[in-house]
Amino acid sequence: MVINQGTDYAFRIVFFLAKHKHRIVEAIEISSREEIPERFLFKIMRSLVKAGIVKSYRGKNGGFTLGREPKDITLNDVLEAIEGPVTVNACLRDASKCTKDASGYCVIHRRLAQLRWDIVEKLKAVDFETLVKEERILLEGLMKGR
Amino acid sequence: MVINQGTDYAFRIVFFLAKHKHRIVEAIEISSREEIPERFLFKIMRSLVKAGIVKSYRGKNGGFTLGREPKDITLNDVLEAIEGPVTVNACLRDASKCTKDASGYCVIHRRLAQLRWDIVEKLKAVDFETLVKEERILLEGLMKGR
DNA sequence: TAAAAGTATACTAAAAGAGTATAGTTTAAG
DNA sequence: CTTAAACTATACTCTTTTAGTATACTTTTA
Repeated sequence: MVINQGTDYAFRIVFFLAKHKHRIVEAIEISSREEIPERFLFKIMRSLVKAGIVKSYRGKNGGFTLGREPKDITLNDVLEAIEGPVTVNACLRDASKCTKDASGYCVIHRRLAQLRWDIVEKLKAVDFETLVKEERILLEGLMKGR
Repeated sequence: MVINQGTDYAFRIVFFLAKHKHRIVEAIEISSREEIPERFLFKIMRSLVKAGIVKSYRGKNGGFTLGREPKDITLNDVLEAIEGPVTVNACLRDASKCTKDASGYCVIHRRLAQLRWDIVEKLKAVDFETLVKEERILLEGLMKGR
């Protein structure tokens, strides 16, 4: 599994905030609209806040907004904030587990390193402004279709 | 993590057998050369045999060979034999976990489905004949380099 | 017919994943 | 100036997966 549940939720959270970028949204709203357990959402939020992806407002009338423009947040940013860099196998994450050689003699290692790079590039290529626009177009298409 | 330890070992096992495709190789040889716990290797072997990637010979002088030509075995074949199809997130594996919609309204879902497809294509593009040749070229390069 | 191979099933310890609980701190409003 | 509505911090727990092990076979060849 490339992405864990926390990251999957985080994608939806950031997407939701991107669609409501002009107001402060409180946890309970995101949690109920996106069907994420509230306590778990707070846990995810702390990672997103720490990474600067989300900004939090405490106290009454508090809540969350994005920490920067949707176009400057990618799927990879969110994934890294929650679970650290994508890993393909143990050997690529931790060179000490690579009995063969992290050093470049192992052709399988090379292919997996390449795959990791490809995955990260794909994730970096998707930003949340694009996703919001994409959804808008998709929904308009569905409206006309009826 | 895209690939678990068993799959990682399986790549090395198949690669080893591809490099020794003209003889029957016994478990203990693979296990010691590739530093894979012997009992664990047998477990992996059963999946590879069941998938037709490896052929086994029982009894004295028994061992393993590839079940078909190295060029007809890809990284994706081996991965699927060990841990089933690549999954990107829970929602893509099990539609019932997709609260939004497996049906195509969710732009994030679409991107992750696309990513999954890309990963599988990359893994299908690498066969073991190519890897064996690649290693040969790499090692020749290193010899000259000295 | 015995020893050297692989086979089958089931078990287990450790780690990761997913979520929960408890006890805070901050802030706006009255 | 206090109360209630927000978020924060740390730690805990339950479940599933991962990685590997144990025990008791079956097959084959010398």
